[in-house]
Amino acid sequence: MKGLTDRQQEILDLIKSNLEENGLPPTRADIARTLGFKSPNAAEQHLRAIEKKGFISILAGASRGIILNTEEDLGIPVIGLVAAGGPILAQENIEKRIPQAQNILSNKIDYYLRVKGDSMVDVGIYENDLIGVNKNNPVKVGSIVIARIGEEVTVKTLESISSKQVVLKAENSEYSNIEINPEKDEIVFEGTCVGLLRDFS
Amino acid sequence: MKGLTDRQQEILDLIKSNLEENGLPPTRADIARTLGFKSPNAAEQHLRAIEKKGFISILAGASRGIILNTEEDLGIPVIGLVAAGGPILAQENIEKRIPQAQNILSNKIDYYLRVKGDSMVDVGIYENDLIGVNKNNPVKVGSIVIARIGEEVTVKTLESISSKQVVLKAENSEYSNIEINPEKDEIVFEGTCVGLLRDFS
DNA sequence: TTGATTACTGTGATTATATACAGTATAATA
DNA sequence: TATTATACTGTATATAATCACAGTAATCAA
Repeated sequence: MKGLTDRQQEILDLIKSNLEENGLPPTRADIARTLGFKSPNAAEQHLRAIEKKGFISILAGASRGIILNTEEDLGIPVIGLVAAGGPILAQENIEKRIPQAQNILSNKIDYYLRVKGDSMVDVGIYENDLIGVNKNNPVKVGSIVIARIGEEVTVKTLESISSKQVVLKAENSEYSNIEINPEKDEIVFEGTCVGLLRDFS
Repeated sequence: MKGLTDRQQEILDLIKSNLEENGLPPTRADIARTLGFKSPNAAEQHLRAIEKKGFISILAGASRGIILNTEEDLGIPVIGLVAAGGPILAQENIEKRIPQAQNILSNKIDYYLRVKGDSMVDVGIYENDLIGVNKNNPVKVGSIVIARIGEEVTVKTLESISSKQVVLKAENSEYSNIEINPEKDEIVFEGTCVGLLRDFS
């Protein structure tokens, strides 16, 4: 799928805004009028070009027959158990997907992770809660991080970090800290916890 | 806004499914074809009737000019502080609204209530969390209830209930139970807690 | 029993719309 | 250098689509 030119993008945007505001696609004449073309054929040819690049489909003979070829939003994946070895977001780990609810939580969430165990109860994170994970947030001391140590994925508070030692703190007095030497053992920060969802039964 | 007849509802449903599946509204001929009318005018007249009842708008002269008059989904209200005296869902209490994200939490949520104080930390409910409240769930012993005692709204676990005494338990050892005699003091159960949202900053 | 509403058929004029064909001009690509 | 893609104007036309007018028939309320 090649990229659109600026002008083509303008027309695609116009189609989208037309759909959003009026609930129906524009006609060639609509497009020409809005963008100041003196011929509706200018719009026609742009539409053909955009169709050729795969962004829309044109229904032959149908008025306003412009269909957006949007890849559907699958929703945010919910990760249950992480299979040993593979990446967290591997297909086999995805328990289900829940619809992108923008604004329901304020932060950008890349995926939800179902909490196993009670190592974080002292900060109110319980077994079976879903924590919202942001993959790109900077990992800072004091924040709750999702870390992969070897093949295991764990959620802990980052207590301290240096090139020689990383300390992860369990927020439960019955657990002790995890200390890792990153030069010896592999530790990867998969993201930080930015939100939480809980269902009461 | 009067109700639609069965036939009119069928046509409204057809318009909706057409919009969903094809991304554009149907023509009169489309409607006639789908429902087996031999005249497109049958569709035309149904559309006029539906417009008259307020469910759609028809753009004069425009092809496929059918616009759904859907009252927009305001979203689930988030209640911050509850003003003394009035009902919880009073306009002045609504902090904001967050979009209906069906399936994000499994239970039906009538509104979110922002948690004040730390009386429920032992079950992982913290200050500023949003608890999802269902108004109609049966109030049972052991469930977390939203109760109004006089003019104050509080979230507690229902410990026991009888005609002579209601006991509400704070899930924090620093707080003591609240005991109410419903024959003397007014207690109203506003709902039960069925979900929880938390933002990490 | 008159009128209004619902639920259609049937016809046709008018206009809205898609779309082909013929150009002009510029910039990038092979 | 020829070719292709972009970005239009301008004209024309077949057909897609709205929408008005004229009916038929059944149901229901005043």
